[in-house]
Amino acid sequence: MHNAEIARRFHELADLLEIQDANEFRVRAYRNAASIVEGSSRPIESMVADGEDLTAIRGIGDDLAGKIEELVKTGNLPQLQELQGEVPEQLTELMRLDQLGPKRTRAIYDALGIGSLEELEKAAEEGRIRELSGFGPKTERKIADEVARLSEREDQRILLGEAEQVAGPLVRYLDELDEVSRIEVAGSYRRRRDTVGDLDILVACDDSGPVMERFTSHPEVAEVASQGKTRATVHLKSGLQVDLRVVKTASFGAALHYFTGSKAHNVAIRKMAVERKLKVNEYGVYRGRKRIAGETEEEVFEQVGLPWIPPELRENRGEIEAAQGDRLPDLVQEKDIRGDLHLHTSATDGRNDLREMAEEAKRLGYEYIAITDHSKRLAMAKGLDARRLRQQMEEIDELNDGLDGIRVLKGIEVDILEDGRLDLPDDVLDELDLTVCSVHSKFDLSRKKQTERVLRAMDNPRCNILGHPTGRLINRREAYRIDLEAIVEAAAERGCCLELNAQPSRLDLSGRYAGMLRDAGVPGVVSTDAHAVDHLNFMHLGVAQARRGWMEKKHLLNTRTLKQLQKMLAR
DNA sequence: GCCGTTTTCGGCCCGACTGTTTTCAGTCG
Repeated sequence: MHNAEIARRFHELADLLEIQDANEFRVRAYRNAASIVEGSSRPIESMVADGEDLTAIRGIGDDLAGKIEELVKTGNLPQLQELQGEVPEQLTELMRLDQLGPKRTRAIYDALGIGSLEELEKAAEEGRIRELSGFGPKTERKIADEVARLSEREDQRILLGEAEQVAGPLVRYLDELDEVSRIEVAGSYRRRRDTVGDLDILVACDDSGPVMERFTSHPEVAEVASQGKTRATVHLKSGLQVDLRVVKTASFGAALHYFTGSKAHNVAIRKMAVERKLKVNEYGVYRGRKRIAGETEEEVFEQVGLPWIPPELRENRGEIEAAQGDRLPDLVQEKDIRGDLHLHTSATDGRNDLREMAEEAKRLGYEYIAITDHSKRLAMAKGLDARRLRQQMEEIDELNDGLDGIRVLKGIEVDILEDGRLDLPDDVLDELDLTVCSVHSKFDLSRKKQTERVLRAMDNPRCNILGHPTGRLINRREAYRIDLEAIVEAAAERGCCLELNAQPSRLDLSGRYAGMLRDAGVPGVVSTDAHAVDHLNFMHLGVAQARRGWMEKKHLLNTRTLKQLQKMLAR
């Protein structure tokens, strides 16, 4: 059973407990456990198999450790089944509606016997919701709207890369106001998660009125969900929710920290504050009624005895302990990247030719790039066979002769065939500077077969880099079933690198797997997999995932000089 | 349900907005 599945069960358990009005701290313990499991870079399954003591994890006690083990071993949780027997399972669906939490869901169920979205919609139409105590016409209206919206709404988080395209112009639009002194996008956007649920924009200014007015009247706003003096929530025509918060400049740092989250990180920080007899909220750090910090994030951290922690690490996964022990990593930065090692050209499915790609890379300041077009197996992409590949190698030699300041390496993104062989003969691959090996077919093999397939490919010493190792396409295709832990272990033994593919819809590996690489001592490679010159700009998204995996400059292959790189590629 | 150089019991993070109330509960982030 995968981590995500274990986490899902715990969330469902928490939902059902909440509906039953269970102790809120007990509910919190389950949600906390879900988030711990979700964020673990190691499969909990294998920790259980190795007989590790789960109670060593903060937040997991004897009870939860037992439940996790039971889930992993039997696939079931008796307590969950019991609760599902007491309360209709679909009630947790109702709770997913905006405006409906555990209390109202329970009230609706108790009074009207409603346990499904269809029944809820009907009851709202018939005006039966407003009759309930604590409900009124407006709430009923909102619920009806939400049900209608849910059926259309793509209940998905959007890609970080897409979010950037919305956030950028919106920030510039607000920043045009003279009243705005500072503006930042906070939330998971600032933590650089691979997907973003909504945008949290934070503004510092003394008079909130004009900002609120300008924000809610933006042409892309479809609906203003709520609006007060310091906060407004809107839904854009695209369906994306955007929250705006306005604070005074003196509180900007505290608010930025607060709204950057994550929630788990914030809770941990506030707990530390309480231990120091301080109070932290979005307006500052307070001793009694006196504000003692708040204008910058650094001040806020300082008051709880910590150095500033980069947003990418703020997931309460050890960053606070590391900060306390002065062991925060010196995270890799985009400027540390010396080259892009996974690029396509118009020889296969790219849009630009060799020279255009090289010149754009040079303009971006890279020292080297590798051209890695597809191999023949990928016929629909006009994949290269040995003859065409050798022809491209000649072209690269010619190009290098006439090119100053950047070196173009000869490479290939070779398909890993179903049996683990590579799609081109060894003697051709031997002529290349580097080989990226990727799975592009047979995604539905069993976990065992898929793992063996990739292991076999890595057995070939010509395999330098495993491309997009999980094959996921965010919101479109699940990762294929594969034992990534075994892959990482094998990569460590064989001197193989794993890719951090920076395509917005891939981000594969993502942050937590990047952490797994780092721990195993396997070099990562951040590559854009560019199919056009514009795509070279995806690099920062991949670097962000490396940062989320606590990676430093030394953990990546393509932060090395050309000389070092070539040495490392010789397996 | 978790946790403990004040504690094995009694705590557990904090505030804005809305709609319903007539002082506040529920929800959300």
